[in-house]
Amino acid sequence: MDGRGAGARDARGARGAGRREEIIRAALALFGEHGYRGTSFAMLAKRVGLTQQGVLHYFPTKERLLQEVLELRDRLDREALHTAGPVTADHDPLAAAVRLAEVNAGRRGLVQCFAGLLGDSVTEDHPAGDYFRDRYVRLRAVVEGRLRAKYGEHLPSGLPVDAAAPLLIAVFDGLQMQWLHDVEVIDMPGLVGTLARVLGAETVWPTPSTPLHPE
Amino acid sequence: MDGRGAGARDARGARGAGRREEIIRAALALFGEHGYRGTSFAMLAKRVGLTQQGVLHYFPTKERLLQEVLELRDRLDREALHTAGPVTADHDPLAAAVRLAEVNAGRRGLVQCFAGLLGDSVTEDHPAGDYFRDRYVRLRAVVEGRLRAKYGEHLPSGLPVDAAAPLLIAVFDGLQMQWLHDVEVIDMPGLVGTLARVLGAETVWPTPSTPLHPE
DNA sequence: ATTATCTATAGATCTATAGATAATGC
DNA sequence: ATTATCTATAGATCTATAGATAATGC
Repeated sequence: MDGRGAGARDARGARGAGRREEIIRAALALFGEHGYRGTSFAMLAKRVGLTQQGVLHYFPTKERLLQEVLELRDRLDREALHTAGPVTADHDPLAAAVRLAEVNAGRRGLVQCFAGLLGDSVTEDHPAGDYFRDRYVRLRAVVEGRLRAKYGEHLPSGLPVDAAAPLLIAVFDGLQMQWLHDVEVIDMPGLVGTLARVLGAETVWPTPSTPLHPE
Repeated sequence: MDGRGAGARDARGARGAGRREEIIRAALALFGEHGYRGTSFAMLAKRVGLTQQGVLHYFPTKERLLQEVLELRDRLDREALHTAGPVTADHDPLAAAVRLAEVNAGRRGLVQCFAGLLGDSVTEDHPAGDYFRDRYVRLRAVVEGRLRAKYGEHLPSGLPVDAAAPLLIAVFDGLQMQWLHDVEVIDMPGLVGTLARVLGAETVWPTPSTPLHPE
């Protein structure tokens, strides 16, 4: 509507924005490899082929860089969630959880960055503290709502949805830690699937007087 | 038997050993507050009333200090596990898990130290990496064994014990993260107890055709 | 004109070593 | 003699600022 032609801005910003994006992606990988505190501008600069001050031109402080890395992480996660289970009328959050675990098992770098920052973030006055707290509040509400839409107040196993939401999220975060320490041994999607079958059992399995196991 | 009189050594070592212990406990608290990388010898020295070099007299490197902090953590955890559920003939690991969650809810500093170091430890070449991997391997074996001793190959809900072990550990580690971010909102023992009742349901609750919820 | 990038550098850490001094134990 | 603790200091970072120079877009 006004003179701020989007085309011109995009064309001009292309190289700049490309650099920004490149730096943010490199930072995400480095945060996964060495943690937030273990990553310096010098390391990041070397990885993207700039000097340390060249990187500081784009991100004036380290906290600002962290903020943008967290935004990228959110973006990548939303994509993955959508891949794992688009929210349709009969969306099954338990099945979506299994598919999300499959997706995550294929992108270790991202998971490692998340796990490292999550551990960091529990320390006092950490710049990502608010981010993780708010994320958990939102995520619990979303998961609880979707479980309720599908199952009502209780899962078929009897687990109330307001307990199931934090518990399922905890299983995800906790399994990631074990998986990162022993990728060969921990089968994230398999374990999430096994739990999901038990929690959603009544619709799929015979009554528990017959033991509920695959064989 | 020989000249190494234990009495003399203890008497001489009393002050030294007391100092060591004092420093290790201060370090554990500081690792919880600021993380391993965020804690310096200078901070630690100030906390115990020594100079930085005075602390270095006891722990020649930071990794050595970390190692001793992890050993203290193990000692405190074994005590807590014993308090939560001494292993008797009919030891119930699910009930012990609930009690351990109660104990942990009362010692935030320790939990925060653990959570911070756990997050740190997933990064490459972290000095605590081996510690956490080995700990997980051992812990899964212990939990699986105790579940099997009590319930056989499957929990009453049908969950196989070899899946239940990593899943229960994941719930613990994951809930800790949510709890540390929102102590008022997350009821760790309550949530673990709710899950334990569902997983151990058949022995305690009516058949799932009647929804399994407290009211 | 603006944006991207560099050189130079300040100022604050941080871990660790060397070596002196004071206190304790045989 | 040994242990505990200190002063002094090396050497390596790290984040961030100031200001110059080159490249790009109107």
